[in-house]
Amino acid sequence: MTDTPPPRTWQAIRAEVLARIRHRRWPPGTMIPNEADLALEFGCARATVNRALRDLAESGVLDRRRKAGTRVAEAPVRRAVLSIPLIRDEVAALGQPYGYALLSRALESPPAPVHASLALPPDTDALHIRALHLAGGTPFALEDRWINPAAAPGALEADMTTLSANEWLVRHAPFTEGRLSFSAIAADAATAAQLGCAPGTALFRLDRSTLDGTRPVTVAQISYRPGYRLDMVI
Amino acid sequence: MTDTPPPRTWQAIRAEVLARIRHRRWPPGTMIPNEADLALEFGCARATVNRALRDLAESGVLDRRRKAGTRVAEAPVRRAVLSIPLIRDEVAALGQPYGYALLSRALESPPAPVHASLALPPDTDALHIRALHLAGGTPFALEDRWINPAAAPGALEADMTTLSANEWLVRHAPFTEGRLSFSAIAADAATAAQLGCAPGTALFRLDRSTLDGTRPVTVAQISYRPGYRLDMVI
DNA sequence: ATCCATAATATGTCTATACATAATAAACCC
DNA sequence: GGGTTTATTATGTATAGACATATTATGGAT
Repeated sequence: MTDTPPPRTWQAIRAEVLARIRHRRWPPGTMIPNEADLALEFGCARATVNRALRDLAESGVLDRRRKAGTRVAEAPVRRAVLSIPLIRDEVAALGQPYGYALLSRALESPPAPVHASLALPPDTDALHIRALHLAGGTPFALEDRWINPAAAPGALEADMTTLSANEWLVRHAPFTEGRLSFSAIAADAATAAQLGCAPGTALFRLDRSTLDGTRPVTVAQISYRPGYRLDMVI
Repeated sequence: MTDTPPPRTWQAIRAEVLARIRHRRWPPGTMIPNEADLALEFGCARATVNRALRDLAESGVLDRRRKAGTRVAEAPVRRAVLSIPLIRDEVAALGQPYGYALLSRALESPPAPVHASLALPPDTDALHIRALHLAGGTPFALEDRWINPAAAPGALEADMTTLSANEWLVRHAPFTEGRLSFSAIAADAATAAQLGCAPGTALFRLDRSTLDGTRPVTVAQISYRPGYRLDMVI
């Protein structure tokens, strides 16, 4: 019986707590012992228990409130983490050569919804960029982007014929927050022509907007080729 | 000059580091000072700096490697966190009454791909459930689910006419991991009929599979009504 | 009984110190 | 020089102790 002493790392404690939840020793809704007691039981410092429980709370397995204590989440609103890669990397991950083609680039008056979401002053133009991302020579995604020139200094002068606008922005325009919205749309005639599919084909669409503080920097609409899937791991 | 001393909380330090990155004092690719030096500069303990930098690394802003140090991520592979609520909660968030209708429920032989992804023994049946989620009386999402009975004890006996299979599983079947996959599909005739839309309509689809350890528990295909959007915040 | 101040309590965080671990740089040998 | 061993270094983590903070429970006054 060479019983190796149980490792008292925070990961080990997290695993142990998770096991007790899974095995229904602590069913959903249960209050679990407080940190001090658990530290005593596991023979470690309270900070170590805290680290483990905090991690589980972040992933939605536990609910924690000061003074109230820690309980196993009733309906585990699981949180999935999505890494949003550059399309270049996404294509590379498929093992295909990446290509980029600038379709159009103009400083022009945006449609009302775009004007509003960029919070532009009245009668102000924005930089409109349309581009095609290619995987192994075939269309992968169509990007339709509007950039607020005031929020992205240098964008008007930047050469975007070889580098995608997204990559340029990532490197040159600071941004703090953003919103993503996924949906399914039917391909309109123009999009279908660019992506080489029939009009009406169901396409996966990503609408993305990014802010620098409170100032909108850019909004983009990305239509992926038919069959595209976005994968996440819980 | 009642200058309030700068708070030396880890959040404050995270904010300060983030500001330096945004203001290009530490541009992408830069190595930033090590924890000990930053702790000295900010006048706090190294553990506090560690907490702040770890948090930024988790959100993809920093790259950290032992001995190598900490650098500002070149291409900020931003990580977005998606909370996956129960459909019931999703509908409730829209301010509409939730409804649930079980369409069919049978122990039957699954198609080959489902059989494979549930890792069933040869010639084994699985529990097949089809159900409609309603928002304010109109169809919201169509769920097509297969459950591995061996991995979800009690599922065969459970009454799923009032409670959705997903909710039953969440409460009764332990699971540890899962995969999510989002895509856009054209509605087939059966789905269109249930959702009350025209065949061929572009629909947002979620494919979900959950495991208990390494054992597959269930796979589900959820087709949302036309116009559905999934929002995330970076 | 109701309302309000106060005490009690569990989590949240900071500090200082120590050791572990991974990865690089330097020293070394052949 | 090429390859291997040995420091060195920055992050990763554990610990004990302390105080902060948010909430709940309690007790008292009205």
